[in-house]
Amino acid sequence: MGSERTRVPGRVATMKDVAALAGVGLTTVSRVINGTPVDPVLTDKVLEAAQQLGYRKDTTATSLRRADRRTNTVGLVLEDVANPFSSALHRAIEDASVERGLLVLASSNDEKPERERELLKTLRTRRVDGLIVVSTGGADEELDSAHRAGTPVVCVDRASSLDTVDTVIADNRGGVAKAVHVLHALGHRHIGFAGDRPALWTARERYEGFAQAMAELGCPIRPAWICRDVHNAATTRRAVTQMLTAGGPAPTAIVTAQNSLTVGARLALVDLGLHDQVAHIGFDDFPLADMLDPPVSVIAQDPAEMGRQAARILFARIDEPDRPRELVTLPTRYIPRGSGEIRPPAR
Amino acid sequence: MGSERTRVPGRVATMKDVAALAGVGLTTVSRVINGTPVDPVLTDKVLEAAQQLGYRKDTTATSLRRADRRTNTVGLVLEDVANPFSSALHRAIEDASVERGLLVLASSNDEKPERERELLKTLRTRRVDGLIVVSTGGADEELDSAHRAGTPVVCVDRASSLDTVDTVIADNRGGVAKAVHVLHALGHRHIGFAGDRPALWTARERYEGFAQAMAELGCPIRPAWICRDVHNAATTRRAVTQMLTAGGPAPTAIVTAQNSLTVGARLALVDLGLHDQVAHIGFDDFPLADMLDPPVSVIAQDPAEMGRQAARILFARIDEPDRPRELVTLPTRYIPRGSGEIRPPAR
DNA sequence: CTGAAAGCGCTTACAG
DNA sequence: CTGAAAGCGCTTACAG
Repeated sequence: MGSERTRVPGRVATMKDVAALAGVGLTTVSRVINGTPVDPVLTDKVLEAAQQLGYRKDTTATSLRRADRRTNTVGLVLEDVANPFSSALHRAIEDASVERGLLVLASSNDEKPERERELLKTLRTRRVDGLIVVSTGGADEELDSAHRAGTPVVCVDRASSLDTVDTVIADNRGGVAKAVHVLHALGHRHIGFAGDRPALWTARERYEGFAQAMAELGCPIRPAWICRDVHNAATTRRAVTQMLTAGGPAPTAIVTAQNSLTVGARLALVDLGLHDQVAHIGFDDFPLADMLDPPVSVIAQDPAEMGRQAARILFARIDEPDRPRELVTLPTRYIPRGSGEIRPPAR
Repeated sequence: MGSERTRVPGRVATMKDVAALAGVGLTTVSRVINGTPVDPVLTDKVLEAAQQLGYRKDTTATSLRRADRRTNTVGLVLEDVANPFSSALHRAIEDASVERGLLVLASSNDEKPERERELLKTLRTRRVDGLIVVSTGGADEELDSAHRAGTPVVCVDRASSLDTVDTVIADNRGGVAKAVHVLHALGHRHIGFAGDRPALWTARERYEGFAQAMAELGCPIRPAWICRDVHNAATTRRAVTQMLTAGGPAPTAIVTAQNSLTVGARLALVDLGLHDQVAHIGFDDFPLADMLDPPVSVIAQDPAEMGRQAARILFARIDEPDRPRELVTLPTRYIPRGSGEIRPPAR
């Protein structure tokens, strides 16, 4: 500490340099650096020399040479590292990885299959030890190719067409069905729904959960109250406004199938002054949901738990490539906060 | 596509394999894969063989062998990949990196110097092409060591004691001073302040901005209205409650120096039913600030721009190691939304 | 234009 | 216990 020599940029000390300075063989340096027992006197010499040269092991060379070719890196493909769901997932995976001595290469596919494919290719080129992917669904070939080539792959949040790949998902159908049941129990019969494009696996699942629950409860689904092509707050705001002002009967409650859609719907309700009259439950919790007026009731997923499970399964498969495939479905939880507890107007 | 052979896990095709199958030299394969012009007939043979074997270049070996030792990786150390400020920064850096063919190893220091040091060591071991760091301030030795060893380092959000290192920060002092001026212009003279521990560089700067502006405007600072040791919503909620109910004169306006503190303060104001009476401006914008009642006025930073600048500078230094050091200070912007526009009670 | 050979910084049998 | 040597998968002079 402090005695480290200032080196010229570009020239970094190697084990060979350390060996020369310490007057020992290269193998001995490797052993000391890696903690294999070596004569204490030699050990000291090596440590001293390493210290003096500011030696840092080169992981690049290590993983190239090691028999198992481990890079101690996990490749993570998210939708967008900056959205709260993705980053909560990311954090959980990071924590599990750090514990195991792995670093994570995180990236965003922006819901674009082409970008996802590029990312996966690059990640494979890096020889990551494993891949955790929130897939657009449009890169299954690349995922399958990686899987067949022996790179562990875990799909998260969305099931892929690949039924050979480990997968961690939330109980999307059950969650949305729960929301419908909550509203129905309060007396709501006219329930609207806003969800993302059916191209998204989660969007399909959530709509199915809605449709099934409605059918079970004998509530008719009115096309005018269903919107399945919004994917951000602005478009949802317009769609929900439309839904509530189109003339004819309006829904007394709405379910939104995703974070930003929930925000958009609330904006519409506030615009119309209906936020205290129309019940509203969103799928997936979000920061400050409890500070809005009224607080937003949600079906919460547990992204951190999803991340932990994904990491656990990935590591297990790295350690034991032939273990049986896992498909984990995580439960969701209803958090009543107010907006989902609004009763329908008395007839 | 599709004709790729299923390979046994663990055995991945190399350039040597491709060369053998194509009946050409290894050098030729390398040339084709890297786009150096080669006889079209040979090129086809190589491409065909590569395709058939599902060949993927091994970046690990490439960077070990290349003269410039590039790994095409940037190491990113954030406070927490999951907080909105960090992840916005992350995203901007990712975009700039992808454009340049780099991937980013992102990690969280959790505001712990020891963890930051470990991360930096590991990242250097990986031979990242450069480091972008939101530093705890407690890892300057490691940062300096990296810098001296020729690894480009850019500090973001917080200046370090290292005045040799490229740095991108926000105008923290100016931003908070602006908040004070806004409140003063409305007639507020009794202004409280809640900020993080002075150990944090940004916390110091923001407090200085507050203190200076108050002094300039001739407003006395009352110790009972100043709190400099909160670092999350819960502690701030308590502190602000205390500040407003301690007896004696209470502040008519408060400034909070960070996201979660702003939320905590608003919770306190709501608890006391004072959210429509006490003016409040927060430093750093946050999602849904505009949907609270009243909407929260903030001094906004621009994390995306910070990320872009950091990436720009990093790449510039990678390309030109001897360029002069840059210190960029980004302006902040006041966003009036309501909570900062509340007037003091008439005397 | 093409290819054999050297070598990047390590790990790992293998012999002393 | 220690160290010389081979070799991981590439790139890059260098010779043909």
